[in-house]
Amino acid sequence: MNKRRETPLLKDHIEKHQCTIGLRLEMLGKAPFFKGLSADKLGMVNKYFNARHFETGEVIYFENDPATRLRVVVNGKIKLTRQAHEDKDVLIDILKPGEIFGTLSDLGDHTYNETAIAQTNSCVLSIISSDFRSIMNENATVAINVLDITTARLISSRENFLELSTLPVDKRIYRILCKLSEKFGEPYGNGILIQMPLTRKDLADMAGTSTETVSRIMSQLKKDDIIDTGRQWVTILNPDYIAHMDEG
Amino acid sequence: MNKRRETPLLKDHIEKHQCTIGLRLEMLGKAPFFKGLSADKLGMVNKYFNARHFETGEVIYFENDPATRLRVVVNGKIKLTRQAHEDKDVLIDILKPGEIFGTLSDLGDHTYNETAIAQTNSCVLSIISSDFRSIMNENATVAINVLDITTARLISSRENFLELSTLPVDKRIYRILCKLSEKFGEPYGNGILIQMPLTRKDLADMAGTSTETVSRIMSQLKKDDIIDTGRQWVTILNPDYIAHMDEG
DNA sequence: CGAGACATTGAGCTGACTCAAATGGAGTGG
DNA sequence: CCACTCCATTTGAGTCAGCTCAATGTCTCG
Repeated sequence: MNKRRETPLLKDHIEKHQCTIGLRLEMLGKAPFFKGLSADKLGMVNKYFNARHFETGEVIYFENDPATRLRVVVNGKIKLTRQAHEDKDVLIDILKPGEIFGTLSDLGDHTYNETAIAQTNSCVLSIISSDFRSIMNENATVAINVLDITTARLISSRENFLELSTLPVDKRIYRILCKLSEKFGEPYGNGILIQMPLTRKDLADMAGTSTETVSRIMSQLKKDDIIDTGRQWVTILNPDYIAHMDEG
Repeated sequence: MNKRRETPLLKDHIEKHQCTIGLRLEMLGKAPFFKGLSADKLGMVNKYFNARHFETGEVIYFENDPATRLRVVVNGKIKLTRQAHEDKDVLIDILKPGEIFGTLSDLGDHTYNETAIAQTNSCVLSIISSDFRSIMNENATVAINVLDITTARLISSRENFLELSTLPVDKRIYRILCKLSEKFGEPYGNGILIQMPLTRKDLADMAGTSTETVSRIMSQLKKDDIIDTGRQWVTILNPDYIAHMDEG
């Protein structure tokens, strides 16, 4: 096979201070949950948000921390995980710019249900949950937008449950690669690069399996020229195979 | 062991025509998603709903059917499932009175993501999704209530995913029994009866395992006097054991 | 160039599945 | 009320996908 090439991932994709006022407003304006909000309302709403930069690997909040804020990804990727045992984690989702996370509850005793970690350098806006609830109360559109987002996530979560229940490990991994490439894929060479540092452990935590098993399956896929992969990166060479693995 | 007693489940719990106008209004008034709505608004809203009775085992809608309606359980229990392969199903949730299901989307090409089946005789209200969206647009409170419900379900779904990923089958089943007894448990004799016909297959479809495995585990639990069980029924004799199976 | 983290590969084990067959409740009709 | 039938449930035996444990290989970065 080819000599191992160096990582094709963009490095330092996100710099500090890139999260300017202009970018903030632009992001909020384009954010799906503010769709349909007038420009002046948007300007008012913007005042409630704070921006903050997180380095790769930095924890934004921990599972079970008191939950007070709703957050919005401006730039970068955020990984949501839950811990089970010792080193057993479950990777719930990876978020890209425009997506929300954190809590919407304004109850005092509420805690975060997952841990949020910056998968890359990232810029994140945050708002106090009760402020966001006020916004939703004033603007039913916003509440409905957030509801639609949450519903879509619920459907997706149930889909994951279905797949975990019924598919063998190899097919679960194919599907995960497929979904990741749809969400984060960028053309690269003659394939689609998943533009994100992604370890075997990340994939294992998504598929509910072990790093070793992921490694074995990825090795086989590479041997069959369906993907190319290296340390923390994956490209899909044959999307059709990945998408239609049912027949295999 | 004791002689097998007859099924302790209430029969014909729900009769046809029990779903009266009075009950409808009462149910809508108590429904979590209409919490905080004034009485006259409630009266207006009530006009949008239709009531319908379903017999045990009757399908309310199928996965992939065109989705047009949002529904509310008035009486009985509704089972939500998804199909995977041949006889492989996944049981997503069992709903009790006051819970909503169906779709909130008003897009024309939308379809249901799951199949809804009456687990017992049931009475169900339904409303056209776009009408419900109008109600949410007029009353942000309602939208926020529905959002809170959906968020809670999302968290619960992720919890299920976590457990499926990390727990061995026996503990998954303990947890399912625990959750079911919290939601549907009624005192019965010296235990808590899960008031609902519940087959080994239902439990298997919840736990992502096979009926035989469920049967083996339930037999062991019965032998240890932790539960008592028969054809389509379960009582929990030792809730503490079920709840704290971590130590076992 | 060295260290540390990530990844690969091998070997053996086992929890849970599948296939198969027997048993037992619950409703039905006579 | 009893016999019968259907279907849920139980139990056994054999198999294997995927895990764990362990050792080795290889990027990346300082």
